[in-house]
Amino acid sequence: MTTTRRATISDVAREAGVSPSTASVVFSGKTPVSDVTRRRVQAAAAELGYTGPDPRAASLRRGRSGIVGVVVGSSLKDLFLDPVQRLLMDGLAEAVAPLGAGLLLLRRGSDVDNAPSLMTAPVDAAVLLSCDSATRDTLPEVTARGIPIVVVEGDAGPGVPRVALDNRDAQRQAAEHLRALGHTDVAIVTLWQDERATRGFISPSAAIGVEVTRERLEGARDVYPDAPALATAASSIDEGLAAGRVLFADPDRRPTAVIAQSDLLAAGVIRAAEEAGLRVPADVSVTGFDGVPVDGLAPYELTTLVQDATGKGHAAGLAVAALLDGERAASVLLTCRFRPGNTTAPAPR
Amino acid sequence: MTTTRRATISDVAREAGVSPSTASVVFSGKTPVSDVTRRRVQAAAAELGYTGPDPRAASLRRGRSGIVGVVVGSSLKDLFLDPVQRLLMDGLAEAVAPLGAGLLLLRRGSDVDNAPSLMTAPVDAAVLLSCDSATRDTLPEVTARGIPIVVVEGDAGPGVPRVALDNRDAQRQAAEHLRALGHTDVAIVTLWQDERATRGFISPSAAIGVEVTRERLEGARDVYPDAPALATAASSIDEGLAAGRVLFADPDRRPTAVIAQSDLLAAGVIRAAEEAGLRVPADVSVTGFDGVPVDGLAPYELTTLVQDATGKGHAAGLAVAALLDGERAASVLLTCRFRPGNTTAPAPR
DNA sequence: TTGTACGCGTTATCAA
DNA sequence: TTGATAACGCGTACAA
Repeated sequence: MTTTRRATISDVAREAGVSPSTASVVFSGKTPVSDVTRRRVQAAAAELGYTGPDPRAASLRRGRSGIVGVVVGSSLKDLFLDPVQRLLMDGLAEAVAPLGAGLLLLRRGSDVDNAPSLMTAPVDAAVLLSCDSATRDTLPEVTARGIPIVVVEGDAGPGVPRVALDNRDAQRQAAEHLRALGHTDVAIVTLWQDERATRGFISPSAAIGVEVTRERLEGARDVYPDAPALATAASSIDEGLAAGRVLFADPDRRPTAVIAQSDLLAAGVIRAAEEAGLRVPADVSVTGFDGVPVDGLAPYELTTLVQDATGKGHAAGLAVAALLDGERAASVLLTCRFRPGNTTAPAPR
Repeated sequence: MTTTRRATISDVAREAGVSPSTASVVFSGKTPVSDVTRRRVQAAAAELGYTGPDPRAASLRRGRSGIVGVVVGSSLKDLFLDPVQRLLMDGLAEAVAPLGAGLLLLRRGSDVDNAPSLMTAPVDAAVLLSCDSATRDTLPEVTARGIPIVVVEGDAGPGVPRVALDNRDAQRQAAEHLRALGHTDVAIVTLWQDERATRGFISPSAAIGVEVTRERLEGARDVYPDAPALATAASSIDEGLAAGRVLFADPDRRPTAVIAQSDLLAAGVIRAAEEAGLRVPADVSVTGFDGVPVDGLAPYELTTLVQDATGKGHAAGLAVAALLDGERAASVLLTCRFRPGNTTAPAPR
């Protein structure tokens, strides 16, 4: 038996007795086609087992693949551990779906050679969920190809539209809330501070490279300039628990309030407090950041800053869509909303 | 100013005074090229701002795009809520990276029209993480295109290689463990039972369409044929908590042991037990399934069945690789390992 | 409403 | 080691 080449649209056209362009139009629907012609083409397609245009050829011809690259910094399991990232991806997926686009997961700086990248994958656009200096350096090459880029919660250099939060202002609100409650001994539990995710206390003079972490820290320090800040390695309950244990270890030097830079961290801190025999919020107040449902946190309702993570992803998707339309997408700054819960109370005397 | 067409490899070749095929080879490295030629080509490329072959054209020519579609059933935020799924994706990503392939997220049955699908996206292969009957029906069209498919934890019909667990045997081990501890009043908390994720008690005669759920339930019923089974809507702590509240509501009819079909559900059940004033494992024993770290579950260590979720993803990736090589990938059945923890104890008398 | 003609940018094959 | 040739399969001006 001969090596059966799969039918192409030309084969279908020939079989149907029409021209290739007519057959093409039957599938794309870009131009009106008479009913009888359409049916003939469809019959021919069925006959030959042709099920539609080859996406690879179509994308070459159109100059569009219908794929948006999402550059993530960490392994997938860590990435999606954070509910904020999950919601973000959800919003992003939804926003690009109408473009006929799907999300292609790309890890930056993969050690595997031959691994796909923004330069080798057929992407129409890219969203950076994480941007280190090495990535930033490769960006000009990518944009030179006409691949528009949007960065979420990070800085990819001038000319790259950003979607971000008013982290500093928002975090300051939480701090002011605590000050109004009379707290003076406040500690801060931060997200990762650098690319190696070094744990430990941050020296007051340190320059922090991770945008989110730096901005939220600044917001807290606007109110509590001397508050100690303990950096964690990731946004998770267990990291918060570990940090909390450190903070509550010495009964004589316990803070009366903890500003956590994420809800997950806050949940861990709360657990550490319980472990240390402290009541929340009677003995220690805790604030979070994100306003996401934390699986298993009930009955606590965190005092936190609510961000619209889904909306953030959506905004990134819209920016991508605009750029693909040739418009100049502007950066977007989203606002967080302070939401008091039952994890903060007046400072104990 | 003229509409600057971007340089192609032919432009580079002309500029360098070589043939297009030679220039191509310089970039692909598939054939030895003399140093002087290579340098000339590279210089020309730099001159023209050419940064490598267009992935779209390359994929048409090669017949490969370097993209593996991952068909997920739910919204991304729900999907990645489950640590098992996260690890799975991680293993899958790792296994396909050496192929030069990335993962394209595709939602099945998306309501958005124009949304990308296995038929419209330039994928070389596909992994189904979820397979309902509608999806199954479209599969022949996809495979007819020469797109190999692998399904994880589900049945996609004959001829589709599967990667799955020995769910029934594994769950039976947990049940036998409880029987050995003297438990007779056992309840089962199951994963989602159908496509609408209907919560509630499952009638003993019901046919369950979701493979994992059915198999694990069968394993438990092998030992406890009459145990009541309460279906949840998803694998999460909060779903387990809700189910646990139902089970522990009536003090007179409390089970002394609960078989949860996932660790997250088990964690929720434990929390419900604590809420009801029950001690785990003194008053009630709880088993999980998966053997994943549950953020914030400490100090409990679940008695559970450990599955290698990363390995499952890896196996799926290897199967994809084999199929792309033209081999016939066999189905893979992975084995779970029983791991006793501190959440089970002899039945109270 | 349909057909003609061409090119999208690359790479495999083979011969030189 | 290099070059000529020929697809890969399609969509879209434009003309009829």
